[in-house]
Amino acid sequence: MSETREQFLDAAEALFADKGFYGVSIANIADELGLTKQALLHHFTSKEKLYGEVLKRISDHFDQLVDEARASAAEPADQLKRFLLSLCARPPGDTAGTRLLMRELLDNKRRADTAGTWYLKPFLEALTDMVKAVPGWERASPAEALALGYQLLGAITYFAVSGPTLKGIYGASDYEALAEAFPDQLQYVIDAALTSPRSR
Amino acid sequence: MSETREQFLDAAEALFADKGFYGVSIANIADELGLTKQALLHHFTSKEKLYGEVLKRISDHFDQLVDEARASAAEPADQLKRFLLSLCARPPGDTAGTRLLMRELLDNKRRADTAGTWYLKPFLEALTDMVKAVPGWERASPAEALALGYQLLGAITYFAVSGPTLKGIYGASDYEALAEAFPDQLQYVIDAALTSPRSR
DNA sequence: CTGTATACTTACCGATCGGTAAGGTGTCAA
DNA sequence: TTGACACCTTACCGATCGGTAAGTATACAG
Repeated sequence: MSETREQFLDAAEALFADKGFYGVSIANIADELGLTKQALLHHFTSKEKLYGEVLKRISDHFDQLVDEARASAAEPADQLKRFLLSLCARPPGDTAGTRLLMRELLDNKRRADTAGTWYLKPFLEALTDMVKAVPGWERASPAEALALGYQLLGAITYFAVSGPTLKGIYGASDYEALAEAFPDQLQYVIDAALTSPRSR
Repeated sequence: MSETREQFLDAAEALFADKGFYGVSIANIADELGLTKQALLHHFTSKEKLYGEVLKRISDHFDQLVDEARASAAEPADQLKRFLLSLCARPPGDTAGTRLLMRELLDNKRRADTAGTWYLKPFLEALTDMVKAVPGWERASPAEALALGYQLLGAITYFAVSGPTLKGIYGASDYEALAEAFPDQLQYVIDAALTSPRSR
């Protein structure tokens, strides 16, 4: 894999996450490396294909996080917990992938017709399996298991995406306190959701 | 308030929610009413101002939902629950506001410098107050209360935003089952999070 | 009949968009 | 020495962007 190619992908991921597909021009991305947009097109033939490769890289990374969580614990509940916490305990500033996936979630009604690939599908299936493996959840319907997984995933993703806004509203120091309280509070909610007796 | 003005706001809300600020041109919006973009500029002087008015209308609607939930129940826990459920029990297709706010969350690092207004602030403060009013949560720190509120809010918002993608991945009928299971599952998580003994 | 304001129109502007065409430069194999 | 390929450039294209300028049509007050 070419060095320049990789740098293009890095720059594109950061810029697409910040401003969205329409908000960034291929010239903007090329400027980041001090090159012209035609250098970019030489490596990726079109803006749409570059975007696709960025998405692929992110979804691969998510799959890898799932694998790591699965290998790190024996108990299904622990696996799920570790995975979810690994999502929000990422090094600060590493929210680009999460933010970009959120944008994709909002935009892909447009892209679905053309691209036709659902990058999140294997990831969501793994999430559902993890929930259904938790004691007390074996007999939940796929819809119920996915609903719970999606709610926990949403809680994390929504917060990860809100960084700049929350910092703007509450100030940097209050946000710091919130970011610190968040994982503990999340762990508490996960435990409560997984261990409370199901009402059905 | 002019009739045409209102129609412009409706069309703009729907289109901005679908494609984002950069993804929609003022000509697109005007086309929706069979008018030219200069008719739009006559009412709103600039694209940025139109966008601001759309945001304002949505945040007003959210504030109204909070008020309704507060008036509809005596118990703080019930108020919170009713409010959160009213968010996800909206008539289908009414997710435009939610989706647009999600986009704003992603974009307003850019807009914050210019606009300077935090439409979500009063709404988040109301949310925090509701959590802190729940028995057992009075002594939680603001950060802890907000963290919980934000997690529940995120669970709902994330799902509301994912409609098209989930429909694409699982098909319309499976998605229907998921959308039906979601509120019950959410209620279960809310109850679990609010009533379980806090661990501190 | 005569302003004056509202609600729109057509015409046009410079800037920027994604993408094509063609050419230059370096490296490396035959 | 000669191709062939990878990598990158300048030059250019038609389309579209947000916004300005200058009207036109209607209604209504004096």
